[in-house]
Formats: sequence, C-alpha cells, structure tokens
Amino acid sequence: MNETPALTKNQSLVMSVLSEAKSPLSAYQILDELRPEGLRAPLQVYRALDKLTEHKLVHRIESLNAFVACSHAAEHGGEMVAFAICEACGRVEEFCDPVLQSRLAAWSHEHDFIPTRTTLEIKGRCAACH
Amino acid sequence: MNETPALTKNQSLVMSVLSEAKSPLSAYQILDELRPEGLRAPLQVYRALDKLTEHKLVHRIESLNAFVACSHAAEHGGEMVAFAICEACGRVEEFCDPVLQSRLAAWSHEHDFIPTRTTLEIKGRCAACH
DNA sequence: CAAGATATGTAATGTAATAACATATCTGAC
DNA sequence: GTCAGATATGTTATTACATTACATATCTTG
Repeated sequence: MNETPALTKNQSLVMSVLSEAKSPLSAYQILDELRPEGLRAPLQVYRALDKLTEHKLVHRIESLNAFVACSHAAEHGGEMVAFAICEACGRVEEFCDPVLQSRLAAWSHEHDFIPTRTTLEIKGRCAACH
Repeated sequence: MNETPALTKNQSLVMSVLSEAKSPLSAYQILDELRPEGLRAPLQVYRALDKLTEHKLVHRIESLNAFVACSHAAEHGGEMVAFAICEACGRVEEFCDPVLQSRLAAWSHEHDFIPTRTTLEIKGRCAACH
C-alpha cells in the first residue's frame, strides 16, 4: 500500500490552514492565509493541494471550487467519499456509504464503464441550520 | 406543475448548440459557436444557461465547468440525475437510479439534512473507449 | 560529489463567472 | 391603444479560479 510520505514545507502550511478551517476554502483564500508565511503565488498553493489530494489528506469540492481537509482519521481504502454541504453555514460533512458505492459499481459494471473517480455532493441545510 | 415556457432568442441559440454537441461545452465554447449569430459577451450565454438549467433542459457538469443538454426526452420529476463521463472521448451518459436516490434520501433523513441539490458525477472510461 | 528527481519561486497568461449599468421588448390592466 | 412593470438583451469592466513556462534550490542515492 502507499505510505503517506512526510509533508514538505508548503504542503504542511496548506494542510494546517485547511485543518483549522470550519468550511471549505478556495485556493486563493488559502493563499491569503499564508501570505504572512511568505507564500506569494497561487501556484505554490495549487501544487501543495495537488499532492495533498493525491494522498487523500484533502478533498476537492467540485461544486464549490474549494478544498477541505479529509475528516477520516486515517486511511482511505479505494472508497468513494461523499459530501453533504450546508448552504447556510458552509460546513461540510464527509461520509462513506457502502450501499451507494456498490450501487454505483453495479451501474458501472452493467454499462461496461470503468470508473476512476466519483464526485458526490449534496447541497442543502444541515441539522443546525433549520 | 411548472410548464416549460417558450424559449427566448438567446435561450434557443444556446439550446441548439448544446443539443448538437457530442460532449459538454463550456460557456465560452458556446459563446464562440454563437459569435456568428451575433452574441458577443459571456453574460449573454450565462443568462441563457441559468434559465435552461432552471427548466432542467440543460445540466451543469460541476467537475468540468461545462454544460450538457438534458437527454431525458421530457419531464423530470424532482429526481436526482447522475452522469458518467468518459475521460477519453468526453461523452457523458445521464442516468437516474431510484436506489441511489432513496439511499441518499435515507442518509439525509438520518442526519436531519434537508437536501436541495445533488451532484453525482462518475469519471472513467466508457464501453467504446477500452 | 555528481546526477536525477522532487520541491520551490516568480511572472505571465488563460479560463470561468459576475457586477453594474443601459436599453429594448413583452404583457396585462386600464 | 397606452402606460407600467416585468422580463430579456447588450456592453464594459472586473473578479475568481487555474495553468504554462521558466528559473532556482534542495533532497536523494549511486
């Protein structure tokens, strides 16, 4: 299995900002947080995000063009991850569901489709916001 | 129920471009197709896309920042729609699945989450591309 | 240490989406 | 018919998101 290698300086900086955030941040928001640390260009953030996403320490929320720290304490398998996004408070809940996963696998198999990545994002209102 | 009102000029133009496309198009690609018809600004396209999306004649593919014509001949109910996107040929297959839908509804109910919109996009290789 | 790989820094550019404001067209009440 | 409000359109400028291209530094490992 793939070990998670030690993070580089920029990766650590980006990771720490995301870990403390209460909701997803855009790359440019992360950059702003890290200007005091000396980061200047978007690419520095995007490169770190690429690696962190590869290691699954960070997930990209496609419908927001933003990023969140993974909330699964440790290792993902090859599992699909889903997100519930509150439109009121901005918080995101990450979850896995074996039924969803197997149903999608079944669809793919039936249609001779080889999946590489699944995006599943539900927007709405969380328990705290209604 | 909401009737689909007649389309306006720009809405028709955008709709016809998307209907003929083999894969999703970005707003700017649509704009380029419609320059000969006299469109000049992104906003003209975005406004049409907003309305078409509202009427569910067009779907936005979040993971591509692009748009496709709905392939369901006629009316959606409140159903969730999913997409399988081929990374090789770019084609998108739209599908509905009651099991996925009810499972997501169950998750939402259990977590006291009120969903408004669901994004479900699978990327991979379609039958024709392997 | 030298060589290749990985990480970083910087500027410029490309792509996606919206804000603000002006004008035109459509529609129903009178 | 015409006036008023709503809807649609046109145009410019700006904001937000992401990548290309190139230079430099640091980290392995033989």
